[in-house]
Amino acid sequence: MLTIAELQPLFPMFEKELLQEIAEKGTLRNFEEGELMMKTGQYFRSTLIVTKGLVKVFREDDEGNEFFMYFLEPGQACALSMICALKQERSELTAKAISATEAITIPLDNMDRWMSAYKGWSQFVLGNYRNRFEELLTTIDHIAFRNMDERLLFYLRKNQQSLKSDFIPFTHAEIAHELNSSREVISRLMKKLADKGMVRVHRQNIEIVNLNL
Amino acid sequence: MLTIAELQPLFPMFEKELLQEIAEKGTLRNFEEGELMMKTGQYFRSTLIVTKGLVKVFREDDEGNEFFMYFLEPGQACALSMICALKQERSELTAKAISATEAITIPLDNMDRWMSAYKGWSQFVLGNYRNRFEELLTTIDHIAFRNMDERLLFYLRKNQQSLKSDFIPFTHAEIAHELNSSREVISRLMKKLADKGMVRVHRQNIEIVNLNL
DNA sequence: TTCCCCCTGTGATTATGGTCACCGAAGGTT
DNA sequence: AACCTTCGGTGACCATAATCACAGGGGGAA
Repeated sequence: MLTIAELQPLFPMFEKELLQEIAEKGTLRNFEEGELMMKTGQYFRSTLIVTKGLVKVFREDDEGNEFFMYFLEPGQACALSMICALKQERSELTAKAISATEAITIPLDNMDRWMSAYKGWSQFVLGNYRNRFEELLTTIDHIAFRNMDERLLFYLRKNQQSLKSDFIPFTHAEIAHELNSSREVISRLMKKLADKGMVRVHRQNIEIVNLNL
Repeated sequence: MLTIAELQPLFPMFEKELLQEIAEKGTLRNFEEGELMMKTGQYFRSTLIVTKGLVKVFREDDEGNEFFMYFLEPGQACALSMICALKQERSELTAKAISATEAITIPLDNMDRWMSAYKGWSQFVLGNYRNRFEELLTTIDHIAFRNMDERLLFYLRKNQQSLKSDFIPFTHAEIAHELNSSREVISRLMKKLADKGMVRVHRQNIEIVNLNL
């Protein structure tokens, strides 16, 4: 059950009436670690706002290649879900819960009214858009202008920050997949980083020592 | 001077009062062919909505590399300018008028109020966001998953469509720059396309014959 | 006409990263 | 203990595209 007291700290900029409406009309949904929250091609019937846990968002192509784009942390919404919901279009992204995740789903018929009724809501939506947009721009910078070694470093930093942990619990093969590269390449680059003392390579995970050497 | 009669056909979904406000508070600005409308690092004091002409939007990195992302056509707004304006932040994009272009500038202090006052406006803003977002996703697809030859084809199609012309008035070097590649590569790929009968290569421009062979 | 700059074409070389083949080690299962 | 699967390490090779070097042609300027 949703209470205003719980929502308040996550969304301090929301009006009291808005929090009230969210509590009434939103539904809590739980996703297990590793569960897919959204799949390419799926239609939305509601908007998703993450309240607990951590989500990774990917772009996928037709041949099963995938590509890590950004994290969604508590307090953030899937920008696409908001607008797809409005237009009843299909998802172009895949979202995966990487830890146990809790999210509020909000039926889309409220969105329109909230946009004009609550300044807090329209700022939230626009702010989310802006942030996702900027992350996409950063992603483009990396794949357009940077080599794999720099991209791997960036990936490790991002994960360290969002996971709030110096242990990145993914295999070389998984990391390779998320960067649209291959295991061998990641393995070699990882060794270079280990030689510089930036990471320690373990089985099933990477330990980050210091990425700024 | 702005009149409602002129604005109406470009923005059929806007309320009469909104059109009235745009006519009162917006200012027309003209840009010559080739003029930079927006530069990385610049601050916005207003939102730009293109009314005539054609604009190319690029991403730039620190070393002067640039990267074509999408076109802005009449009736479209620079998504970033809208939100940067709101937050008083700086541009992360470069926009160049590629033909004589006319745009309405709207002082940013109206935006907030319009978002809640006019459904037409908030839908316009969100719709623009959505479209730019999708174009960015397409861009990411191409640089992440496709080779230069496919990217060149896509580039030619896009330009043909937006320029509404079978003559793409750019040199190989310019195209290379926009795709973050090099002249020689484009030159060779262009020759391949010519061999297949898809294009004819001229000095200073490319003639598109049929890109679907 | 001559000169020169810009645009294009092309071969040779190089670098980055993807692919293939294979190995060995960790760790769970029977 | 024997086996198997998964993960990581590594050398050889290949493909794509970036870089280098240089040649030739068009077209404007003097």
